[in-house]
Amino acid sequence: MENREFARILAETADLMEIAGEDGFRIRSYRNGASTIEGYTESIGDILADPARKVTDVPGIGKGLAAVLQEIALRGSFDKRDELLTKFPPAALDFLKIQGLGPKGIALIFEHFRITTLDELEQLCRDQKLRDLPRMGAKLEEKVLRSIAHLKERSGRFLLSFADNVAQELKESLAGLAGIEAITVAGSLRRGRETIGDLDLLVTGPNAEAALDKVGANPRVHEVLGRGPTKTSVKWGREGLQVDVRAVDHASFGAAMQYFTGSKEHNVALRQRAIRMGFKLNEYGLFHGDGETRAAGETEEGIYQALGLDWIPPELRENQGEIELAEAHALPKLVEQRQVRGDLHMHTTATDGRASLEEMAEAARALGYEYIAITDHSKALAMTFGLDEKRVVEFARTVRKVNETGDLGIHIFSGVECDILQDGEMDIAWDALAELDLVIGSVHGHMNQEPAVMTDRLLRAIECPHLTALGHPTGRLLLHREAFAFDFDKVITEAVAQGVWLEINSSPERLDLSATHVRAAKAKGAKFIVSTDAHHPKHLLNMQYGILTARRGGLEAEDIVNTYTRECFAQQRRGVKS
DNA sequence: GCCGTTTTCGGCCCGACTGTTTTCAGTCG
Repeated sequence: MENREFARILAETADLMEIAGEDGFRIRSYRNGASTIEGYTESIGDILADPARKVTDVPGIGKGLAAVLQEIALRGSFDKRDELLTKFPPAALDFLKIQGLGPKGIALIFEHFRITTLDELEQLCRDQKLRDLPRMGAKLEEKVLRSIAHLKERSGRFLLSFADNVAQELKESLAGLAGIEAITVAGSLRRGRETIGDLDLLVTGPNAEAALDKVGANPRVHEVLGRGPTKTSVKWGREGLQVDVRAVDHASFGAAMQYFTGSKEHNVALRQRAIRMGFKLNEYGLFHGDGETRAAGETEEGIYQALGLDWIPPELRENQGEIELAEAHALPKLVEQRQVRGDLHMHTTATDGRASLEEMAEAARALGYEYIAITDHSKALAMTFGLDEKRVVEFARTVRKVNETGDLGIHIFSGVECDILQDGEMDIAWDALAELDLVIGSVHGHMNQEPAVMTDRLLRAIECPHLTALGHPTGRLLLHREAFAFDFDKVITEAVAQGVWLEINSSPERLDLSATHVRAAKAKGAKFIVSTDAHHPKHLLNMQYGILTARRGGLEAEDIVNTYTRECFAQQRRGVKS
């Protein structure tokens, strides 16, 4: 069993324990155990199976959780969880995702109404029954209804990282199969969309059809939706991501890639162009007017070339002007991940990160970076033990010393992710911020302000001369929380004028700014940092998602300051006199 | 339930807001 499955079961149990009103500290231990296991590099299953090893050596795992893990490994669940699941319906876990309802409220609802589904909860709100319960009123009913609507609306989409992981897992499972030449990702995952509806895989090789059977037989497959000679569709895992796998002829591979990568809008435009030029374009190839002779099809490049176009990177295929640019040989030279020289947003155990400065530096060095910035939270985020002025100044001093010794083999910029307070004031006094190399200003609370208030708040933050960049500027959480509303144009214009950079936060839950915002901001002359907001060394790998987003936004290396050399980067920072 | 010790018990990050109340519990981050 995979670590994330152990983690999921523990976290889910913690949720149920909350509804059951159990001891908060015990619940925290379950959560803590879950998050440690999820981020643990070694397989918990292997440790459990090895009599020479003790799972209690894993921090946060004591005797109690060790027994629980052993039982999960044995039978996929454990007594306490089973007992809780008889008390509450499985939908109880969904209820926790509703904004405005917490464990206490949910317990109260279960106590008074025999409901088991979101639909029934929705009906209760419509019937204005919730207000019969203590401390619940009309506003809560409205809020719950809105939240349920949002939950339903987003259902069926998945985080980019989730789909990416499924794709990797499938590719690995097929890797050993004889007669398979290539397994390639197409669809919105290849285009790097921020959320994914379903996963498209193409398989080539003389034995490609055998891959379809192999996928259907994968133990993670929940349901086989269909199986024909060239295609199989399955629902993957309990999450139910639809995966379509197609066996494709060598001669059609490029055409299939083009066709199944999309987008729909891009493909429609491309097919119209083909018709105008006397061709017919489909998933099997680009054909001359007779419909028989193939003009192209083996490679994507061949198809675009035959249509008089430069090859268009998948990230740009949205029919937003890319075809015209390709015709004029004027496509942007999109940034590539190998051009990234440093990661500028990460946390350590000083606040809510899970690794030390040294461990983060080592992980970054292993990725080949020249520099990083450590940007722990500020004191407004008390729950993370955020830095106050004194600790900020100490930290800056420590970093200067570390850099002098050069022991870490990578340059560290001292930074902070400083909260932008309710009124736009920075959470850390300016003289302390001045000690640092880099200040990322982020909004973490009071996100429901009126748009005009939020706009003023961000403008005020930009006035702080020590602010280097705006972190996750819109505050959205994909599939979970909308971006907060503000006058984007006004804020970006001011940021550009003041030399404040904009973050593309690579965390797959954020991808903030979005590609659309990136495009708009670039048009105004903005500069960007693409950073991971890593709370664990493995999160540094999320850079790929930020880079995809940057590419979708049409960015070139020059637009992104953390592709610059260390010296160049240091000089470009706001407030540095040249 | 974990952890560390002052070593087998007591502490475990907490402040602010919201909508409900009529002084505050529940939710959120």
